[in-house]
Amino acid sequence: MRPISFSIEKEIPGSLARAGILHTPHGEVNTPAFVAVATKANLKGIPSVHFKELGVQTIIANTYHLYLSGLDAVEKAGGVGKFMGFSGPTMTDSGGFQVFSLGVGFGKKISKFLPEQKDPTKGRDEREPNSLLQDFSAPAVWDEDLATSHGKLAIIDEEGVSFTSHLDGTFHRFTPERSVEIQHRLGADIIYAFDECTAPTADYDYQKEAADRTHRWAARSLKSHRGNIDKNNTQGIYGIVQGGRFEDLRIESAKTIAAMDFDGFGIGGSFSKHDILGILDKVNRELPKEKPRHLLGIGEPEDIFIGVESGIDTFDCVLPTRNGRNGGIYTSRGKIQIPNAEFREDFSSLDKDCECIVCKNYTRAYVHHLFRTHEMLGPILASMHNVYFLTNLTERIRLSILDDTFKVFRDDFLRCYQSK
RNA sequence: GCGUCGGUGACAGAGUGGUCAAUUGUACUUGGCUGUAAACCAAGCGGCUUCGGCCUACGGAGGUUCGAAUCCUCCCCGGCGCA
Repeated sequence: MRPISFSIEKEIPGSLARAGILHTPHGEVNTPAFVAVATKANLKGIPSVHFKELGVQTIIANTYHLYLSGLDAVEKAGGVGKFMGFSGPTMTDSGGFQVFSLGVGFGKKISKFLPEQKDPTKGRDEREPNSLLQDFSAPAVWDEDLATSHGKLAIIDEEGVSFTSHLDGTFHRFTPERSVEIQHRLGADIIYAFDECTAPTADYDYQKEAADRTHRWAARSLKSHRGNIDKNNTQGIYGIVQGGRFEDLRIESAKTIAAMDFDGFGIGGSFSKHDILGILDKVNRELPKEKPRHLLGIGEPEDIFIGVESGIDTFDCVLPTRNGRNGGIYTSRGKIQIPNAEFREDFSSLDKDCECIVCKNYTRAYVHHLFRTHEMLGPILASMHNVYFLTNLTERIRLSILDDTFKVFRDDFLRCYQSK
């Protein structure tokens, strides 16, 4: 009996959407579910004692960050969950995202989504992706001077990735085997294969090269995990599908990863906003229906609906906490910037339709005031509300699937959310 | 009263003859953030504008100069010292 299993409770006919239960050694996760991001073993700003009332069923921590600081303590504490005072199911990301964020993404303001071309007739937007690609594909072997000259903290080769710590400049090397070993020590219920998260701007040839490499790393990650009898009995491992925005690469990747004996699947990397639904749907059709699927790092409410409709069970995203920390508040009528002047004397709750502990006890004017005065409680309350907003959204989606009202719920929600 | 130092855009505080509508920080206004190098980053921040400029501004009034926030004179205001 594997430590991780998934049971489907209900499906929407004619769609891949389903409601289910993810079973782990630390309890169940009702899906669709939002997985709160606790990179360094904390959901930024929110004590784990509040998880339950905020609807947080499960969290995902990060291998790279915890490896750089805290690994021994986490291990000795009995795993990342125990360490952070959370008894529920946990995941750890493999560090593959840092291949991107500290690699080609370092020093650049690029997100996981392909930037929309503002004026396709102008050459500049065309040129930018290529220049990123060029400066990315050059080094294939670790070389400090070369890496520095390229302004990156991570470079990739076939065996793995070499990092310069963003904290102290020390050198570190991740391989699939190393990532899995560290994740074993971190002790989460679900660990991820080490992958390469590519830039959305990378071209076809590079995306293919990276996806193929990710497949080889997936096999090595899986072998490494299954080879550890103890850990294999207590932790599950997800493989990660890559391929960027290219449909055929995505399908090929999904088939390749699906053929391996993973306990579940992550869909990673970048997409282009306008056809994410189509690609996700096709990807998920290649993945075994009875295993759980996680969409890595995506999360705006609109994206969650798209994900659910194309068969995603769990999502994680930094936006609720990052937006919250920076003053962005999710409401049923769209996002608002709570520090803005218009909320100075707005004594209504953050979201009039929200039942969270923040909305039940505090006003927009108060949270606005906390942000204006740089009081830490502002970002905390905002983060708490936002996390609830996302967990509540997935919970309501789940309930709507169970009682056959998904499409009505989706249309009502989006109409209101996008009404501003 | 004498002496001395100083009065710069919302505030603090640079500038000390032209490259100054004036560095910088804060405040203010608004954006952005999608497996967290992020309690962060970006843009704007005198008025008008046909976006080429035009007007008004560095306590006030004169003056020197081709040209003054910058130099001179007087006045007003403030700090400090001595009476």
